[in-house]
Amino acid sequence: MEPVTLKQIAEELNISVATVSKALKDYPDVSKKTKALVKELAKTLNYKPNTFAVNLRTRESKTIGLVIPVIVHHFFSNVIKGIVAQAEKKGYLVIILQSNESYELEKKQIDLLLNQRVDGIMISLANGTADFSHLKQVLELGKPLVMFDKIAKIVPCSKVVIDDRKAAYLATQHLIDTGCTRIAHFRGALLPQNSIDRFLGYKKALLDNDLPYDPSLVYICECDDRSFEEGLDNAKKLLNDHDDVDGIFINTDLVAIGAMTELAKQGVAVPNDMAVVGFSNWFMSSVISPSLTTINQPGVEMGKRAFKQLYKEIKAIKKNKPINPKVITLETELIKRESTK
Amino acid sequence: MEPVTLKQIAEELNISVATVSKALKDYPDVSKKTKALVKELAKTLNYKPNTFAVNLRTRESKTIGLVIPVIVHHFFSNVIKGIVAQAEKKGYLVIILQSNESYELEKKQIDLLLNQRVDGIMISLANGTADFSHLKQVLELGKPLVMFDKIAKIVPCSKVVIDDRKAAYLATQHLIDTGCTRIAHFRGALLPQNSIDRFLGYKKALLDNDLPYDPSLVYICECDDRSFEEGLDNAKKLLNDHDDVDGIFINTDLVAIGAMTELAKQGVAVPNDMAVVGFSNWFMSSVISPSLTTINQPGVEMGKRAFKQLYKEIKAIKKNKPINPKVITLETELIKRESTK
DNA sequence: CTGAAAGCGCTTACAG
DNA sequence: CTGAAAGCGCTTACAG
Repeated sequence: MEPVTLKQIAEELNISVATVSKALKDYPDVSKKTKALVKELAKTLNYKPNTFAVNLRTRESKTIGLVIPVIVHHFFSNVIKGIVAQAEKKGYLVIILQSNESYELEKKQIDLLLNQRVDGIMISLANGTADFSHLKQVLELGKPLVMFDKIAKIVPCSKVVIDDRKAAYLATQHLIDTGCTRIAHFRGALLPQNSIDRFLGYKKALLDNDLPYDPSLVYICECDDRSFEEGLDNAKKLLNDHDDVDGIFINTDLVAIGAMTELAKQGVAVPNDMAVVGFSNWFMSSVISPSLTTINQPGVEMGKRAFKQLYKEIKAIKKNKPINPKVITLETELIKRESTK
Repeated sequence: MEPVTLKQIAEELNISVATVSKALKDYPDVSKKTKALVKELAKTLNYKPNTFAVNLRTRESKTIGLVIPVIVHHFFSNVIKGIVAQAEKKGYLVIILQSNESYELEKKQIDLLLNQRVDGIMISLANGTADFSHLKQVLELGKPLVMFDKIAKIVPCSKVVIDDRKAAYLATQHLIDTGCTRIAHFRGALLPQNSIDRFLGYKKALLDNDLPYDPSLVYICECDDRSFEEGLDNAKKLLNDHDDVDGIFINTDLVAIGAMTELAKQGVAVPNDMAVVGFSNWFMSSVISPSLTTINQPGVEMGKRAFKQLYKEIKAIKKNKPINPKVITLETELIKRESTK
């Protein structure tokens, strides 16, 4: 069944394609009578404008691209949900690509989206991304770009983030407030800004409380597909290396849950022998036992705000107005549960 | 920065647009010399074909649509991951929409995707969907359609599923084998085929083992955003209504985890006082305590297979060949853990 | 109020 | 081997 075109409607009604087009779009310079006729026929024929042709003419696709490190991930899937919902409200569709924490893939995917001529791009960076030319290219092409969560400070585009340093400080301070004096940190990968900031927040809280900062208490995890296992492994190492640690601040809930599993296995009581604070407030953190104290990170909200910003920029560009990149910082909060005293 | 067009390349080299187009696509009837010249210039100018124009000419978008009930969901996010990965391999992009378990939204979204002229559509139905005309419309337009997980038997398209009845039978049989004699069932919503099938598998296992089927032991949950709370609520009701139940087979892990939380709260020991089997093998089921016995449901694999089938059908339609709808059934397995004896 | 015309950027059947 | 021409289905500035 071939789709109906403007031409067919025009022929049927013995009027021109131009008039049909204008009638359907409610141009003021078409008579009411003609409009009514056209609209009725369009409806009975189930006319749908050919998006390909519309895109070609209007030079926009009403489609945006999203590159995300991991899809099966409590926080990121919440962000996706927020973006998709907000975009749909504004008549935009979202193409989603997973970078798998790989710089190479991420680069290719940005290229794919550019080829596709999406109206804008949203991204949370892969752990492996240290070069940002692919992102600068997006901006050079005049396409709006919004980064969220894992951002690059150096790229002059809009960003939606939380104050990772402050949140990490809060988490560590909570451990100190509840009596911990020797606190380890399972940090994220080396490159991402957010794992750097969380580390710095941890360190600052120690120093502000006159606790020594000991690098041997900092363990690294990639926080990729293997997060849970990384938690297990790091906890094992930690227990092996040190016998005086009484608290851990961990970069991500899933890693923390892995760590707590290992602690339980080795008979280390949480929170009495070892207190644990995670980050991100994954759903399962509330249902495990002991439940996990963590930092709430508003995923859906982040997705919504990021899309709203992108939308503004798309509109601005359409009107040939300059874009003013914004950094939007969302609030976080400490959620106290059973894994701390 | 305006994108480069074929015309610009043609003018620069003093040849025709047609030749440039053919050279870039390695048509055999273009001289090697011309091809080399064209390709080199295209590269230095960073030429990207305008997808809008290509789409208009070729009548395909290399884009498919996916409608999914919930994004923040262990099983579905795995399916998304599988689809997106497989599609990318074949040069297809995926537009994702969330129906939120609403028939109305689902219908609108199918329309959106049809308007967008995606090359094919994949869907897992919303709980609320009882009318299938929006899906039949897809087929009538000659667009490939593949359903997965939550399907409608009556729609003559390809489907990727598991044998829900068999899996539920297995789960219930396991409860019986480990000594349960009065087994409740927290089923899914009334309409979806998979919750009907799981219910039927449960019932059949009872009857095959000469255990009476008692409708008052069957509780319903929508399995939407509130899954966890539904588990809590249903467990509360169950404990209130009956004091002789010793096992529950539950439609989804997340509901089961809610139920176990309530059981723990009320001091009911799992598995000794009450054994529990879930469905779907969510990651958190392995890390809670006691860990949850469940049925493994291969999400990524389901996504991949569903895309592969869609791809075949897209190719077939392109060649004007008929589509032979297939039903692909994936294997499941029982994963025994601590919530059963 | 209506329509003829140009054009978006490509592809492809056809002529030479 | 190369190119002129038609056309995909729309939009919009312009003429009448």
